[in-house]
Amino acid sequence: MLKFHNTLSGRLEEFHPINEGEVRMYYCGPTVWDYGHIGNFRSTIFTDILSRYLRFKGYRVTHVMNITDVEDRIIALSQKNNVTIDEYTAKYIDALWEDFDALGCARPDIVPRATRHITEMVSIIERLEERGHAYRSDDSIYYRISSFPEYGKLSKINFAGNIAGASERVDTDKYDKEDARDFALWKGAESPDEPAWDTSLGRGRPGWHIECSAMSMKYLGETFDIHAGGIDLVFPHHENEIAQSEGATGQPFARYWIHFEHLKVDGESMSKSKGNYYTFRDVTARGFAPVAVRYFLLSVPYSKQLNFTFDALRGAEKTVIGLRDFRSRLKGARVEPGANQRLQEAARRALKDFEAGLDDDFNTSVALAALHNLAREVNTALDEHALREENKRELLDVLERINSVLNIFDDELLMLDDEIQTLID
RNA sequence: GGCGGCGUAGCCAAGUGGUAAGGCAGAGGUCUGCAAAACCUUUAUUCAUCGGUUCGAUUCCGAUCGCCGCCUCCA
Repeated sequence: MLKFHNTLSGRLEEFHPINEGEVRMYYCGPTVWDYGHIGNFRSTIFTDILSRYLRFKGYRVTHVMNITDVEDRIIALSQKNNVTIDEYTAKYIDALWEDFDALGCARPDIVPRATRHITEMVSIIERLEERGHAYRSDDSIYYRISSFPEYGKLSKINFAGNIAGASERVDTDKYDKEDARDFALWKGAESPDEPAWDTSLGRGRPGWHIECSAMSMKYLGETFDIHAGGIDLVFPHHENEIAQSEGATGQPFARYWIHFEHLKVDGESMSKSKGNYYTFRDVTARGFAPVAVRYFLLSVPYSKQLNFTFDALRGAEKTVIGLRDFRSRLKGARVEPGANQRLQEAARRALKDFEAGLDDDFNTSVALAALHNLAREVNTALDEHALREENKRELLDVLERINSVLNIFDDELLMLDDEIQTLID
């Protein structure tokens, strides 16, 4: 039975989808203003694992990942480069798919772009206005948080307590809002040269949070199963999504919320100013195989912070090579008919342990330990010529099952460069 | 200031009220013509520090130190 930590309840919960055998999940995807960094891809990879594992468990999965292709940074950068926002983001969207492929992440089933869903956003904002959750100020529209008593139920944020010390860091509002917590649903255009849409709400562009409410509900329905994203999105982004979505529909929004912990680098937070900020491309440019990055990023459960070091990445690369060698050796093994009972048991135990690990809040560390233990047992058997035909067939099948979730065995994933080839030779 | 998480061998780390998974690196060995690979053995009497609870704590409680996160449209 799959259990995982639901941010909404704050507890480990058994997973039961709304519709038997079917899962609808949404992942807050990238903002395409730059190449993705290794921290971004930890979330992406865990989302990939999540949807793959649900399929492994027999669910039919609809996996939606949005692309945020309009927000302040993108606008600023496109203006600086004197291109439209679509022209600016095209490069990074192409790069995103290249990175997805290299990292072995399956393309989500549906990948909506914010700029293509303005109509849906406008529609939700109008519903919010009708229900008294939104108000206009100048040419913009804001969400009235006081109208949604459950605000804060996801992040459990204590507004009374944290205003005092944090207030000095909060920018003075440049808009007229009824309450400092209120957030923009629609930003009225301030100048003729900024990207804007002419809509029934006036000329302007959507707030960040409304994008995800609109795109998730369009493709998954007003209530769906899982909403995933980085831990930093809990507040305010996901809290606001709930307020918008439930405010507009009167229905529960996502039932399970899963949040991915961040990556550290050399024990510290990753930031450009510290010089420890790496895009996925920076890492592969140093000669590391993409699959090594994938393995490293998934080797520690999503609920824990992971410390990235190049030493550890080197270790991960050797590990993956070892696992691939093991599988090749198994594939190429000459075997005689029959079955070795001990190996049958090993195969079944490995699959069972693998599944038990992932069932327990997606504990990939435990799941990988099961794989390594199997590799050791089977390698021993190969040394002893104890493997039989039935075992080989079953073991390859088990590896295939495991790989359907981890996706670390596919040959094309390991792009060998000279340095690594030397290491192997 | 409010709230939360973490600190386990050289490195990345899982984990539990009953005596420390897994991987990388290191050491010794088996195999081999020599290697490589694989396998075997070995590597934390100990889980940041100091107290407390307990028959027993790394695991619970408190304090201290260090690190990370949210309260800022940062995965």
